Amino acid sequence: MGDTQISQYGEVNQLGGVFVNGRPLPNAVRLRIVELAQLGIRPCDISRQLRVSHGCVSKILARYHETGSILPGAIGGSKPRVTTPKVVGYIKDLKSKDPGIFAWEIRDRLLADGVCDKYNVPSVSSISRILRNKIGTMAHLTGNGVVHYDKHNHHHHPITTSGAANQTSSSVTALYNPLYPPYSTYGGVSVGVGVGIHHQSPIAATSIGHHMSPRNNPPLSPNRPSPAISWPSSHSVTDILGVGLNINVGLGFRPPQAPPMTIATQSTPVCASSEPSASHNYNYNYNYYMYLQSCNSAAAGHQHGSSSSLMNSGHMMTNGSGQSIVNSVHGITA
DNA sequence: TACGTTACGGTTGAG
DNA sequence: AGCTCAACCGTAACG
Repeated sequence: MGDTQISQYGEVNQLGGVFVNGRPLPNAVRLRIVELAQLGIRPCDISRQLRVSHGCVSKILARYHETGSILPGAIGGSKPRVTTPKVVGYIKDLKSKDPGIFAWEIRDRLLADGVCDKYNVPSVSSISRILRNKIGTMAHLTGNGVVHYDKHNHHHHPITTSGAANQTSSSVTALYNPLYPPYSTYGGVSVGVGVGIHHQSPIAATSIGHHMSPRNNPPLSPNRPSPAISWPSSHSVTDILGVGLNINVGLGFRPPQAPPMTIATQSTPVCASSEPSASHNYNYNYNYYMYLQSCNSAAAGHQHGSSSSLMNSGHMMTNGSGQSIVNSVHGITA
């Protein structure tokens, strides 16, 4: 890690920013990166101002331009199994009807019969293994070898933040670096949905990606050229947002007494209402501040200052009952 | 100087 | 309960 310093609260990068190795930046910081980019600020200036490595800024902006989401991908877990009970049952059925059938023929049948698609069809070796190990142990199957299978269980992360949401807050807190609140409540914003649809089949991923594409969720004004195409300004962040920039406000973070602020209301991001009086406060490590704030927001559990269109629009998903998954998450944690 | 890319050491969570 | 492993993370460094 080179020059980074390891501390109880995380590590410090070359720019002086605090980060926790292996963990995503808080959503508030991610949001701010996109916000600043939309203001025409160059990635290099965003990197310096927010003290986030330019590689990270580049990655977050690229992802945002691609998907329309600022959210990190879902971490951990395993791929959904392709050899679902339904598939195994179908294989058994084929094998029972034609004991001499080859594994590759079974594979073709799975595709031809629509049991699987090209993205989730088991490999020939998997089918062979099923024939070897599983067939004969499927006594619970119905006559046609097909058991009830909830396709939604394919998603091993039905909700991106299931890990945090399903654990007690105490256990999460115990496992988490103090700077990183439970993931689902970074910056006080529920991020139960978003890019973090985990390990989806390519079809599902494509579908989700399309849903979240910038076309569905235009990140930029039609009149504003995409910053991905041209960075219109060489001004520094300070030039544009003003000296003594109050990053606490502009980032969607707000002081406890401040009114909610969304991107739509941030046409004048410079706000001195809560600007620290001491000069050294201006140099206060911004990321560290945000981490602490995120932590506080998580504890409070009801701060929505960062809830902007960047966070929510185009990403809202509902479960089968039409209820917001975000609300569902809150329901779990409430 | 700006920035896209990638090796690296790390975390996570379903199986 | 603990392990595995493949996903993800951000940083640092390279070009």
